[in-house]
Amino acid sequence: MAVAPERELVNQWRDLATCYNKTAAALDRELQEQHGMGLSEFEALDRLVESGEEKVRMHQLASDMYLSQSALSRTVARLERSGLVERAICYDDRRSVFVRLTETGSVRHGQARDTHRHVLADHLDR
Amino acid sequence: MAVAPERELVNQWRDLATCYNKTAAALDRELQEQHGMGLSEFEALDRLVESGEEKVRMHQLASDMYLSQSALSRTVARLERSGLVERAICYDDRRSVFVRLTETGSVRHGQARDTHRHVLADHLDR
DNA sequence: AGACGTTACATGCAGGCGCATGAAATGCGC
DNA sequence: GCGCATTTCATGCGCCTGCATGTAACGTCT
Repeated sequence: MAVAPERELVNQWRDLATCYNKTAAALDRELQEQHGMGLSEFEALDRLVESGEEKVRMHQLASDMYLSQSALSRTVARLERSGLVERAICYDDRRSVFVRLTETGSVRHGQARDTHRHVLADHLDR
Repeated sequence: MAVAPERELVNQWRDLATCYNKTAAALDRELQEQHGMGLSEFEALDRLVESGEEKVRMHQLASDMYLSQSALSRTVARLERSGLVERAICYDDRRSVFVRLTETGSVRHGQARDTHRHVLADHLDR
C-alpha cells in the first residue's frame, strides 16, 4: 500500500519527460525547417519581445529561462550572427551587455511565433 | 477574448519546460555524483529491470524511451563499459541485440533507484 | 587610492544528442 | 534460389549543453 504512490511518481515523471521531449523535438524541427532557427533561439527572442523593453540585459534574459548562462551567451551569439539581435554596451554597468531586437529580428519572430503556437496546440492538451 | 487561451498555452509550455529541465538536471547531478551514472543510463537500467524479462532487445528498450535509437545505442555502450549490462546475440534474429543486466548492474540499479525516487519526490508535487 | 571579493559575460573543453549513413541479417516477390 | 526493399543496430559528423575558468568592471573597506 505504500508502494503505489512511488509508482505514481515514476509514471508522472515519465509522462513529463515524454511530453517535454516530443514537444521540444517537434518545436525544434519545425522552427529549424520553416524559419532557420533553433528552439533556444526562438525562446530567447520570445522573452525579449515579451519583456516590452527595447533592450534587455543578458542576465535578466537568462533569469527566466531554463538555459545556463554559457548556453544563453552562445544562443545570443547565434542570433547576432543571423542578424536578429544586436549587442549593445550598457553604460550604467559596463560589465553588462544589452541585447536588442533588430527590425528583421522582430519580423522573423512574428513569423516563427505562429509556428511555435501551432506546434504547442498540437502537443499540449488542456 | 481569443488571445487568453494562447497565453495559457505558452505558460503551460514554459512550466513544463522549466519543471522538466530542473528535475532532469537534479537527477543527472545526483546520479552522477552518488552513483557515477548519467540520467539516460539509469532510465535504461530502470526500463530493463522493470520489463521483468531476463534480456531485452535494443529496439524494445528504445520504444518506450524518449531517446533516439543512436543515443540508446551509445547509452548501452556506456553501461556495458561500466559492466552494468552485457550485450548478447539474439539467435532468433541475428540483427537484434539482447541487453542483459549483470549482477553488479542489478545492485547498482537498486542503489541508484533510491536516489532517483528521492529526487523525484523533491521536484514533482502531487 | 589600493586591495579584495563579487558580478556579468565569453570561451576552452569534454560529453551527449540527433541525423544521416553504413553494415549485416531478414523477408518478400518472382 | 535470386534480387531488392526493409529492419536492426553501430558510427561519423556537426551541433548544443554544462562546467570550469578567464577577463573586465564594479563595490566596499580601510
